Amino acid sequence: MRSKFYITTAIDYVNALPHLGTAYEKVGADVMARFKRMAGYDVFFQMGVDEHSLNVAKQAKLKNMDTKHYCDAMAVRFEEVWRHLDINYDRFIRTTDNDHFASVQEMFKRIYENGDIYTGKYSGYYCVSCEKFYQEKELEDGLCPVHKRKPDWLEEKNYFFSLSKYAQPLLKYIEDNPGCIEPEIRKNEIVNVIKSGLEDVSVSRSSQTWGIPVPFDDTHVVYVWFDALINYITGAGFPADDNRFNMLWPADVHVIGKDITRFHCIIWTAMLMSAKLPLPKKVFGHGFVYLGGAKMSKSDGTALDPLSLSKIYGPDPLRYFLMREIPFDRDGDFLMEKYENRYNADLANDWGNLVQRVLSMIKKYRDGNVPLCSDNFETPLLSQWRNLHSALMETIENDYDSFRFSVVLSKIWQLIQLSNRFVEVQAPWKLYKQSKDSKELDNTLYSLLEMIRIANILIYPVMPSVSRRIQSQLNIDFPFSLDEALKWGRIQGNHKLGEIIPMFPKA
RNA sequence: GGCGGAGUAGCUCAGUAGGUUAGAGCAGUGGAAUCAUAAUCCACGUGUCCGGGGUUCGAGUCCCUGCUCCGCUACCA
Repeated sequence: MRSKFYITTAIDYVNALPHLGTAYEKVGADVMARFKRMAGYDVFFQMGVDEHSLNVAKQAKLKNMDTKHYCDAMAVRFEEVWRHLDINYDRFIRTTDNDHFASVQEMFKRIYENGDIYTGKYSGYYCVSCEKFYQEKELEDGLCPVHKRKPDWLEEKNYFFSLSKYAQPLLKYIEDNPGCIEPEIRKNEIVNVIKSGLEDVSVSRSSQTWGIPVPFDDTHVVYVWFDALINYITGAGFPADDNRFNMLWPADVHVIGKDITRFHCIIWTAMLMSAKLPLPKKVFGHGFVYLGGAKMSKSDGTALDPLSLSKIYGPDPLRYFLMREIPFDRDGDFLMEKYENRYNADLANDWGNLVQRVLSMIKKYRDGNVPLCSDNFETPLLSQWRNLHSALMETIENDYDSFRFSVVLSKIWQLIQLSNRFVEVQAPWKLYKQSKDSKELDNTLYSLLEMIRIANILIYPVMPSVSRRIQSQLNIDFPFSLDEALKWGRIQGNHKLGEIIPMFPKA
């Protein structure tokens, strides 16, 4: 029986289009999902948008649009961006979807019935212009920091979730399940936050109507965070489809930004505990992408648009850069100069050129026909390649499970570099000069094809469309699977290669 | 204030339970080769491993201390 793998990303507010940092998260999750499919898992990969936010309603109002219509339009545009980046999700959930409505109400009810929701008073400084509550320390000289006006003191009846009650269970859970929050640094932070004391949180609003009504009190809507987190179980079939839910839930991993780990590792986990549902196996808080060392900001106009960025070299090189240059658990930096460097050095020179030179030699020396290889063919470099290859295959699942994309890629590139050295040492052009039907030449070219075929499979999760195109240049059609990457000698001799097209043209 | 990261070649970083001349990639210099997108391959680094103490036969690697940067968090205003 195949194992399932349920992976999610954060759902994004639709008050602005995604920037490069948002794309980074989705690419990482997509690479993971593709790898798991390659490893034989039944993958369910969900992402989507978070629409019940006051910011969203305000943005719609600003554009003079009906909120739902505005969301419809934005959801389309989000999906467009993701399609361009080859993000292959199984469901794109919207918090305005009908099944999510039912899911949130059911979840709210269960937590209420468990005695963890009570009515309380939410009070604070409220700026009418911002339509936002401020904590006292956020105010500047008692004034709203944005509008410089005196905020009103408002008190609102709210429903509260008894989060504080779960401090001990949370700590115990984190202690008993060492891998449940990664990387380690995020786990330490969460433990710290819990130890310093949890307060109950407000989970409803009566001052607004954009949202999902509290099931037993339609003068309140469910607070956006409480609503949003529930999307993960909605996608798994909660509450209508028990079979599906039992199969998919708990999620194997929630991929999220490091800034929202507390919502996931504290509030969400406690919500599930209260509703007596299983907890996600892992929450991974990735780092941020900076732009030349500075934080990207939509309001400053310094946010990079992934769509236009992907048009420079295509989506695959952008995916490659993000996964190779920035370790997923850390912050990283995007700079056009670095991007060009990676593109030229890693993609065009190392990988693209290897494919190109090998295929060209087969065309030139063997009329485009794949040669046969002797069974006992072996050289020192070839066996060095084999050693590296098997070491890589042994560690790749582990590396992936820890989101070490950049490590995996650097190992694959070591293989590629060995292949280029193999070409130099074997010098096929010399072999051809010595004897046109040199067996050594056949063996060399065939071995190189196999090296390329295998590297190409390993690269697939990161550059899926480039990998497909290279396969068609090899004129083979194997499934992209770890099994195929493990075996040597899958290419049959005596078939014609496809058309040779440079993969990474330079400007 | 507390907790936790980080400070290693021009740049980005690896450095596993402390042990021979501290590594990789990129950039730079020189050479080889010509199959290839002038792409590749080979050779070349006198680095105070942030400073200062200490433990040890021996420390980038452990302990103490100081400095700088960053994250989370508390308190005061």
